[in-house]
Amino acid sequence: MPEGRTGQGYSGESLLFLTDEQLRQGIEAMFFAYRGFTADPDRILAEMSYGRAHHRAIHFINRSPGTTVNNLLSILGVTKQSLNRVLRTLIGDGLVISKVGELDKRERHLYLTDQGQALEATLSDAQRARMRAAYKDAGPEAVQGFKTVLEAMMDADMRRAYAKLRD
Amino acid sequence: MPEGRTGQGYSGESLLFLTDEQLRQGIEAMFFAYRGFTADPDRILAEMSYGRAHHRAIHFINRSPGTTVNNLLSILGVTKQSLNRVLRTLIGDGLVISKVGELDKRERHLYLTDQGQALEATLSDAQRARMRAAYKDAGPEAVQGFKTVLEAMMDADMRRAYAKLRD
DNA sequence: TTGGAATGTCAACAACACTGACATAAACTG
DNA sequence: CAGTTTATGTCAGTGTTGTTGACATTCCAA
Repeated sequence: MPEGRTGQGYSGESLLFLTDEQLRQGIEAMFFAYRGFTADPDRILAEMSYGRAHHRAIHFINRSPGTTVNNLLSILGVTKQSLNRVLRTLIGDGLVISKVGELDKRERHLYLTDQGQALEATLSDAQRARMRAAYKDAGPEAVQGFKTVLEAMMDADMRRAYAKLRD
Repeated sequence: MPEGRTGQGYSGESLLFLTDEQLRQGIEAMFFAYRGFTADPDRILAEMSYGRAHHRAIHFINRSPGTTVNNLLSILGVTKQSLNRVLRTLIGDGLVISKVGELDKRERHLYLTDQGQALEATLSDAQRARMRAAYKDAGPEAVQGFKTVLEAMMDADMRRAYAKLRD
């Protein structure tokens, strides 16, 4: 951590961390870290002509089996056309199954097949391995701070979706 | 690999924060937070038919005026053809100028024009405002942890690029 | 000086986001 | 029951951003 407010008199952490320079560093850290965050799954997905969109769908279907298309839509924050293209290929390839709702037959409930779960595990393992290494490097207190800042960076609706997933 | 260590007794933070569930929460936090992170600039860029790639180029040219295409390439981690398309439009629109290198005439050194700097400021202001709010919410210790984890999440070459920018 | 390496440009293509329009079926409302 | 809303899926078109391939220019070293 270089300068901060060097030479201007140190007023304690409560102010120091809000300089534009500090903010810019945070921005660049997010940019690079997100590349690292997606690098491993991206490599795996590229080999099977899937993309990040497929990964996201698979992740959240695994997370909430039986979720509806609409629900998934609001979590992913994409258009239904975009999601539909992805789901169509996943269903066609036998990774996801779509069941007509029993209560409401308009709804489609989404589940991973065994094959889908296998891919999910492969992708998750790669991503978790990196996350675990980063957590281990950084230590528990840093991890707590990491999560706190990330949550503060979300929009209200994302924060709601994020919280909901932890029920 | 679902649960991790759930229900096996609490052994203190030193172990607890590495459960699969904790890692998954971190993964999802990154996903949502990155959406928030890019949301404000994306909104501005959409109005002028630019995208995130333009933003990134502008950001790093502003950060290191006179940088070469090759240098920018290694920071952004895309192909030169991809970057070139973006640079072409930015140069065509008068936001960036490209000067042939004096020592090595193969190189092109990139600079923002006044107009380019104006857009950079607009985009940065939006992004910094969100960052500042998040930092303020989370507090200084959290910010320190945030940066530590992000850096640990990068690949070695990204970490090098990130460190270089802070010289 | 000649051949290879480095740097950058142009063209074509694929992935994935978007909008808009429309179809279908089921649920809800009066 | 008729009309409206909701949930989903599809088709067509467009834009950004990534890719590979081919090529021009410049530098440098044998």
